[in-house]
Amino acid sequence: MNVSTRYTVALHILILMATDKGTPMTSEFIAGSVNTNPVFIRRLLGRLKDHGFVESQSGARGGWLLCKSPDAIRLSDVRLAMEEGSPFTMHTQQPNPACPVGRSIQGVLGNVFARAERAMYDDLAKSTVADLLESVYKQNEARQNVF
Amino acid sequence: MNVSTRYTVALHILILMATDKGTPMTSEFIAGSVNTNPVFIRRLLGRLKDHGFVESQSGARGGWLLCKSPDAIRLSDVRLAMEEGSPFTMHTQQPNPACPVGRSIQGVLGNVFARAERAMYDDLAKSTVADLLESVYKQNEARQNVF
DNA sequence: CAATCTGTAACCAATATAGTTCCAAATTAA
DNA sequence: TTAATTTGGAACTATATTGGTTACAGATTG
Repeated sequence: MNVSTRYTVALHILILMATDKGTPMTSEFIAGSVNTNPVFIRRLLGRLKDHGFVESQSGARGGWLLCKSPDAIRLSDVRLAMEEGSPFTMHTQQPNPACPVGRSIQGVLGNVFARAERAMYDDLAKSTVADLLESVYKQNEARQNVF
Repeated sequence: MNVSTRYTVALHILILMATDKGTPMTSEFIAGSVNTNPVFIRRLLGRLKDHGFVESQSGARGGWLLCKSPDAIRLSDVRLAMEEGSPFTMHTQQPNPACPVGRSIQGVLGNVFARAERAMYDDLAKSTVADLLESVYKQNEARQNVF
């Protein structure tokens, strides 16, 4: 368990909910598709709710509903909401300020890393949950043609 | 300690070694700049050695030497050598194959994630260790002008 | 009122990171 | 030859994160 799967599972959840916008979807049902437990799913749904992607409905016949149109949810937005953090991590200890390199490296790397991370986000911003759902449909069609 | 600092420290090491290509540099000295212990540094140097970036010399007056020109070491190459893995992680458990979404999602996300990761690598490939060293020099000059 | 579902707390097992101590082997220099 | 230095790596530890699990209060439905 080195890196979080939150982002992946959050996208899984959103794609699922994009298939059926009518009735509330329960965390139990979603957990069945993701193959995990409902509490983990509810934790992620809570984050998605905080960021306005979904809303919840308590009680019997309750569950979760999508608040936004799937084609209005960019993958970069979801990544931000999940707070996965940067793919780059600075030193655990502050480098030696008495060394010319140690003194400046975090500033220098910070710039380079920020640019690379932005390149990644810009790419993620090109796709939406609606695009993913369409790809899922296409993959299933292709599969049917084989079997 | 959620994510490894290997890549950051590896770049720190390479910048340091790019400042002085003559005499071998010890893991002890490098650890002093990074502000950590020599064993951790040697572990990273071992990986850099495996990938042909540096070579080692045992015994007294020994240490480490850079094998490549700093302007021939792209940041993407270093990232690959450190095996940090993808910023994206798939489900821990295989999603439910009986669900149309669960059945296809890893294929779909795999494509999207690969493209985003490539965008990040392409950006990292634009900079070399020589570029970083130059930025370090510039930052130090700017600092001197202030104080 | 019973059943269902959210929302969250509490606890746990597994894993990764990196800090630390230690020592054999290689190399240099005296 | 001997002492000092340095790599290379094993072994152990503290800490943090992840996600699996149980439990339960509160809201809602019928």
